Amino acid sequence: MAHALGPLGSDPPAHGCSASVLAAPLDAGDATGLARAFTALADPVRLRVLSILAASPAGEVCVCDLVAPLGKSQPTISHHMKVLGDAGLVHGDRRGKWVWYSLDRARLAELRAAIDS
Amino acid sequence: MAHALGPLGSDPPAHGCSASVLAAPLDAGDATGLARAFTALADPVRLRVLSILAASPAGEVCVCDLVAPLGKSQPTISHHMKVLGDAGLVHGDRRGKWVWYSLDRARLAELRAAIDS
DNA sequence: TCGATACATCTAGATCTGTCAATGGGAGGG
DNA sequence: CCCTCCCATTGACAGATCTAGATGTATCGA
Repeated sequence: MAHALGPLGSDPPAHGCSASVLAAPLDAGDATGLARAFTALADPVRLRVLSILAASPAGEVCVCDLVAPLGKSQPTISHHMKVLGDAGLVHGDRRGKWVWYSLDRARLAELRAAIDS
Repeated sequence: MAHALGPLGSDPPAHGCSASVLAAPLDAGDATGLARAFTALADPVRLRVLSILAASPAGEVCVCDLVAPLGKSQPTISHHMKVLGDAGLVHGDRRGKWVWYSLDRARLAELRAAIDS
C-alpha cells in the first residue's frame, strides 16, 4: 500500500488491491491486484449476478435462484460465484441445504474508489 | 438503454454500455456491454497505462514513453492502447511522428457510476 | 529520394477463461 | 439407513487473451 487511497481512508482492506489508478503511477504489484479485482467484473454473467443480488429484497439469493434467470448450468454459476467470492464481492452463508450469497457493497465501493478522480 | 442511469443523466454515451449494475437487474445485452468495458480495466498493463496517463503533467503521453516504464514490447503496448481506445478510455491524437494519448475521465466516470450504489 | 523514427498490423505460440457433463459431498426427509 | 435435493469440484474442450517477432505505413530530416 504505497499509494494514496483517496476518499477511502487508511484501513488496509484485507484484500490488498485498493490502490488508486489515478492518484499515482501504479507499480506492477498493485496493478496486478487491481486487475484481478476488475477481472471479476469483466463478465456479463457475473455482472448480472451482482445486479440480481442488489435487486433482491432480502439482499441474498441462493444458487438455485440464479440458474434459471441466467440461463447457465449450475456448475457454471457455481464457478462464477467462486470467482466473485475470491474477489471479495460476495459472501456465501450456508443455511441448511442452501447457500445464501450476499453482496459486499463495501468491496464494490473500494473498486469504485480505485478509479475515482 | 432500458435502465436507470443514476447520476449520469440521459445522454446516450456513444458507447452504449453505461447501464447501472445495481439499479436494476441487467439484461444480457447491457451486461455484455458493461463487461466489455470492465475487461479493458482487467489487465495490469492497461491499469498502469491509465495511471501514467493520469499522472502525466501534460495529460498525454506517446507510446514511446510507455514502452520503457512498462517493460513490454512496442507492439504489446500498441495492442493495449487499441483495447483502451476501443473501450473509449483513451483517445489518440497524431501529431507528426508521435501519437499522443490522453485519458477520457468522463468515460471512466461512466464505469464508476455503473457500479455505484 | 533515401534513411531513420514512431507507431500499427499481421502472425503465431503460450496461457487463461467460460462452459458443461460427470462426479463428489453435505444436509434433510422418510 | 436410503433417497433426494442443493451445491462444489473435476476434467475436458473451444474460444479468447497476452505477448513478441516480423512486417507494413506514415512522417520527418538530410
